[in-house]
Amino acid sequence: MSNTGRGLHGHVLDTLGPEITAGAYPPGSVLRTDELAQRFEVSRSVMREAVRVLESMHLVESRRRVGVTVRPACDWNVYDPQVIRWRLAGADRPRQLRSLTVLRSAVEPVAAGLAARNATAEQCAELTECALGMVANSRGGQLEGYLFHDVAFHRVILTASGNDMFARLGDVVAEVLAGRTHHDVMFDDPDPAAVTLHVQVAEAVRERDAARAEELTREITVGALQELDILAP
Amino acid sequence: MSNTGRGLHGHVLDTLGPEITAGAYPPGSVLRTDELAQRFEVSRSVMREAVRVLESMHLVESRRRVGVTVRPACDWNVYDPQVIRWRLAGADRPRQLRSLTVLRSAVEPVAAGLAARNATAEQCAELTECALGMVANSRGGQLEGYLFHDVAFHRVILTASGNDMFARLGDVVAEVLAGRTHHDVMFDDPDPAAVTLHVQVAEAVRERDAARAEELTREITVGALQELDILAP
DNA sequence: GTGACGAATAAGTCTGACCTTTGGTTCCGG
DNA sequence: CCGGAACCAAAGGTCAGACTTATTCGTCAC
Repeated sequence: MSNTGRGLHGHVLDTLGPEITAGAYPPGSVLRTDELAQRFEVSRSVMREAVRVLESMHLVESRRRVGVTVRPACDWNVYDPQVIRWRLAGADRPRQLRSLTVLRSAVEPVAAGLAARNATAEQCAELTECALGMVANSRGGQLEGYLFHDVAFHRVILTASGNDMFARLGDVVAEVLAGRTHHDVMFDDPDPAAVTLHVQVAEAVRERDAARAEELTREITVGALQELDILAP
Repeated sequence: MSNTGRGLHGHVLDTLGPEITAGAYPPGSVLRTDELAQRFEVSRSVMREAVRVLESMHLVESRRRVGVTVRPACDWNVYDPQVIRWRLAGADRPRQLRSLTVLRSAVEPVAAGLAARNATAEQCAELTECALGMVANSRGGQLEGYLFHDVAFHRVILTASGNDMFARLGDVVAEVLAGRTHHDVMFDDPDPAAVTLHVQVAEAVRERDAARAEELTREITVGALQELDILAP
């Protein structure tokens, strides 16, 4: 499951990253490279590489004569997929999930509108196929099948928008949807209204109706937010 | 100006990062760590740290017996502020600026709506102050002063939204606004309509009028998009 | 043709040495 | 008692070299 798993420094990150994002070390805490190297039983070279990566994520700052200081959460590169994964694995998972869903509610409607203008015929077909897949898996507790098509659907929308920045949020949406299905209490079958909305979005995009695609997608994300409100305070 | 400038590995990144994001090496190209170390006249350790950072940005992938292979642009972590800066410095700057402005047009209105609900009294005051600063610098070619207050204004909005993900886009907006002022042809004085809109947004937030704040901000971002359309095809 | 074996290769890892910066401490003089 | 200059030690930064390991590619036998 660990994505970083490549090499020893990846193993270090898999442990240290989640610890930091979970707030195990208050901002300003200092970690010594040597001590970390001992703790993880790796050489300083490997430890240094790990620190460099954490530094590039703005999770820590390395200064001479001081050590590796943990930065406050407001400095973190929270759009780094790795950081997102670490934070979602941590304690304040609900809060994080909410932040991400709000982001979705801002981005996806606009992306859908753009997709209605820019989607290729092939992308329209994919979209329809995904929507149909969602319908087919919407009853009888086929959660995994539903999730698969749901993720694919939103990925296509974001990619078809033709915007680099939107397209790259596909992974984020995937994490959010997967989290909702796997961790949170999800009703045995998805909301039928949501399924219908997805089908209608696919229609709207196919018919190049940008305004309708945008509005329908807004309804989907509003629904997702309400679902969170029901589950979490 | 180089943000990475810390240490030798930072210097390597300052050169190699822009090269890769500029597309100097086609996707799939292989770079050898040893050769790179020779080219930059650094030790392998330093070069390895630089590669690890590039790897964490998904710009390259390091595999045994193969080398460091450059990944296609669709894999890059385009939300990494460093990557954004590198791309904005490159040749397809206009295209990148447009992507970012579209992102702004999706996020900022929603953020403004949330800010109207969540902003503290202090944040409301800051907002008004920024808007007034923009007014004061809106005539007579005081572009730098205007830019300063403009950036501050949008930062406060994004922060006041209370959403982690939105707040972190402050840097992105800053880069976009700075780019518009410094590189692109900007009229000697900013659009008076835009200035007025900012003042009105500050008002709406102060009065807790979320819908109005959102709509007004939408007008601001639409204006920013149109401005891009005029300058670039 | 196809599968297995072996050699070449480039990254991965470790070690130990030395350099550089910098925060703290001490000591002197005002 | 306070302030600044000189000093020292701690921690990261850099380097060179040796060794390990995984992976690809070529070869050879079947």
